[in-house]
Amino acid sequence: MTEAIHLASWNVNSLRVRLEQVLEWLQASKIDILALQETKLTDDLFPVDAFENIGFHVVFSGQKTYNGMAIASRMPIQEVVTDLEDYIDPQRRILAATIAGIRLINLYVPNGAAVGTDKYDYKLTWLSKVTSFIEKQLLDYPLVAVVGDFNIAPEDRDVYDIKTWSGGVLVSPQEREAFAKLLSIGLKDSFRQFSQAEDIFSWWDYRTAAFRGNRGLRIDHILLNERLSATCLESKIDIEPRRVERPSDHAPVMVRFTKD
DNA sequence: ATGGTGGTCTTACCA
Repeated sequence: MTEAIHLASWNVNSLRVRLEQVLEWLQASKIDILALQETKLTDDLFPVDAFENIGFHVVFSGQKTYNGMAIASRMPIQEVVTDLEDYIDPQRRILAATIAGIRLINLYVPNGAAVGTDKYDYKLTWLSKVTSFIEKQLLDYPLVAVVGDFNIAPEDRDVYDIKTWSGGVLVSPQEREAFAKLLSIGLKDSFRQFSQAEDIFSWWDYRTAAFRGNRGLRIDHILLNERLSATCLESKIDIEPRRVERPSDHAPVMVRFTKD
C-alpha cells in the first residue's frame, strides 16, 4: 500500500500577507504539494527560506502587485514551465512542474471583470490557449493534475444564489463551455467524484461580508486525468482558513490520492 | 443598493 499524497491549491491573495497562515496550514494539514495563486511577489522577494525551513522545495513565477504563481512540495520539483510556446503573456498565471511522476499544472485563470469586456475576451482567449497546452500535456504525461483558481463556477449548485449571478461573469455559458471543454479532453472535477454536502464554496467576496452568510461560489478546482482520478480517495474544501483574522478571500481545495 | 472590502511601489486598479 503506497502512502497517500495530499495535494492542495490555494489562492492566497498576497503571499506576503498570508505567509504565516500558509506555513501553518501546510504543516497542520499534512500537505505534500501546494499550488499557490496570487502571490503578488516578484521572484527576488519570494520567501524561499521560510518554505525550505519546514521541509519544502519551492518554485515560482512571480509578478509585482498582480497575479504570481508558486508550487511548494516535500518532493523534488522538475520540468518547470512558466510560459506557453505559442502565447506570449506577461501576466504570471501558469506554472507547470513534475513532482513524483505527477504533472501538475497550476492555473490562475483571469477573472474576466464582466461579460463583454476586454478582460472577459482575454479570459476566453487565455482559456483556449491553456486548454491546447493541457491537451498536449495529457499526451506526454501519464498522471496529470490541473489545479488552481479557475474563476468559473461550473454548475448552478456551485453558486449560493444563481438568480443573482445568472449570465454574469464566473457563471456565463461561454465560461462554463470552456470549463466543460477541459473535462472533455480527459479531466475530471475531483470534487464531484464524491458525494458532498450542499453549499460548499471556495470563494466569498470581501465586499459583501459574503462569508458570514456563506454567500460563496466554488471557483477553485482540482481536475485529475483518468489514471490519477482512479487513485483519488477524497476531495474537499477546507473553509477553516477563511475564518481566521485577515484571511484570503479563497479557501484551499485539496485531494488525497495514492499515486498507484 | 451597481454599493461594499482588501491588496498593492495607492490617491487608481484589480478582484
